[in-house]
Amino acid sequence: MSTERPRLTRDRVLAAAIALADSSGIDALSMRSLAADQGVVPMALYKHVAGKQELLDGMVDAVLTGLPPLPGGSEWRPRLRERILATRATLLAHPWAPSVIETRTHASPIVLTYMDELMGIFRTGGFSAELTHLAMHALGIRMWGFTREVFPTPATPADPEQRAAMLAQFQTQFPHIVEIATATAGHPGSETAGCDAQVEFEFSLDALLDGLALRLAEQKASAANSARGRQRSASPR
Amino acid sequence: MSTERPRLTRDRVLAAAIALADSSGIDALSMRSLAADQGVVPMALYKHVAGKQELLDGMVDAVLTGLPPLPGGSEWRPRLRERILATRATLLAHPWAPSVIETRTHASPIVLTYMDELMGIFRTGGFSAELTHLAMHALGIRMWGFTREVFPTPATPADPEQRAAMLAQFQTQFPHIVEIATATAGHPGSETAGCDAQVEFEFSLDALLDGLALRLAEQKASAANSARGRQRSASPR
DNA sequence: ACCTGAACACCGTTCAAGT
DNA sequence: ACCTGAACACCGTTCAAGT
Repeated sequence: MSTERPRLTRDRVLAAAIALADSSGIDALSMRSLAADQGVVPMALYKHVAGKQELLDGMVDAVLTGLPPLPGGSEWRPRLRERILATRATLLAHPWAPSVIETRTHASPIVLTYMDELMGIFRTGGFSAELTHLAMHALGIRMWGFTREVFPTPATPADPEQRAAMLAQFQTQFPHIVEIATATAGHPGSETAGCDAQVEFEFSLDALLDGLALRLAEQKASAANSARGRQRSASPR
Repeated sequence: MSTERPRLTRDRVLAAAIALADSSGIDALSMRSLAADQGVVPMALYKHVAGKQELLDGMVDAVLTGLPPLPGGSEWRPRLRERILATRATLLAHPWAPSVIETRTHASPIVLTYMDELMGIFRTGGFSAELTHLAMHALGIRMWGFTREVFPTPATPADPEQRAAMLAQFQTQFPHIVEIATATAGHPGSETAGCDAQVEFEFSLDALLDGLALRLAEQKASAANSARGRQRSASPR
């Protein structure tokens, strides 16, 4: 008697889940709320996704499908940088993505492809398989273009008198936190006072890439040494 | 009529929660299961912790209380390294700690103290307030001595025939993943094939510290330059 | 001061049935 | 092939009461 509801498909379910998580937060996304959103009984979803975990897997895959093509070339550093920053830009539209990615226990083919491509960038750039392995671990979740926030704010009491007392105590109890908070409080256009997430991310990524570059240089030096050694001990000519 | 149950206290509740999470996993820890474990009705816990989130906050605090004293000295790099590796050693006994720490939204005084001390190590070592701020972001969750696992294994089908087919397809579809998995598969004494988490953590931390050391050197160089500039333009003598 | 009991408003998922 | 209904075994948390 009401208007025709379009038939559910896997893609429609995933798109609806992403839209719901984008607008209402990941905590508001349940099989039941998603079903209600689609005007359907909870169990109807199970014909299209195996369960909640598989729904979350599918949401990650759907978002990653929107990534730009892998940058070409053989210079590992600009390629890696561009790739990771593009991933960051893509995931930034979906605040739930970091926590969902972190809680995945199985990698989908799309996720495996993403990681395989990153490893390919290292290998093409001259990293050995072993060094690539370590470098991937060093990237960690940063490979997805985000880092977990390490500055959870302390719970601030609502009562203004208590708040003032807390701030005063803060000054003496956590002098460095206060110093750093005030030293960087002037950044324009930043959401959380004193924090420009893009600047901080690029700083962190570049610092790590510097460290990896040093290790690549070491690897090349030791390879050259052992090659010289082999040449010396081999038959002349 | 049964044996006397010792009165609940906040410390006893936290210790029981930690023991339960250690032995049965964080998913098995609910207000209800913890209450049952203590032979008490769920609501009895609320006299000692305000709710589940506050329980988790308290668990983190209780574990951090077991940290060794902050290393002294003025050399930032060995101090930071020692501090973070000690934290890692402490948290390693509690597999639930990383995910719980990551989901905290408010920092307790104990957590704030930990971060303030790390910042103090940077500042004493010559980092400016701004550079310390960025360095803390670069450390990210690594400051807690862990990194999130970035290699979730693909779901392997139970059927052996399907598994063999998957492995064959893997070889061509994800060549770098296979190469890296086989190149590092021989590590002795590693739990997950080819992965030595301690080696990987220290590699990652040291690579990052190298990057931070470079930036500290840049900061000092530019400070020296502007000091020379100031001296030149100042009155002689 | 500390603990209990019953209830509320949720979850994900199963099973057996409908069309 | 796709969707429904009812049920199961859970959650965290409230409120009002007990001792």
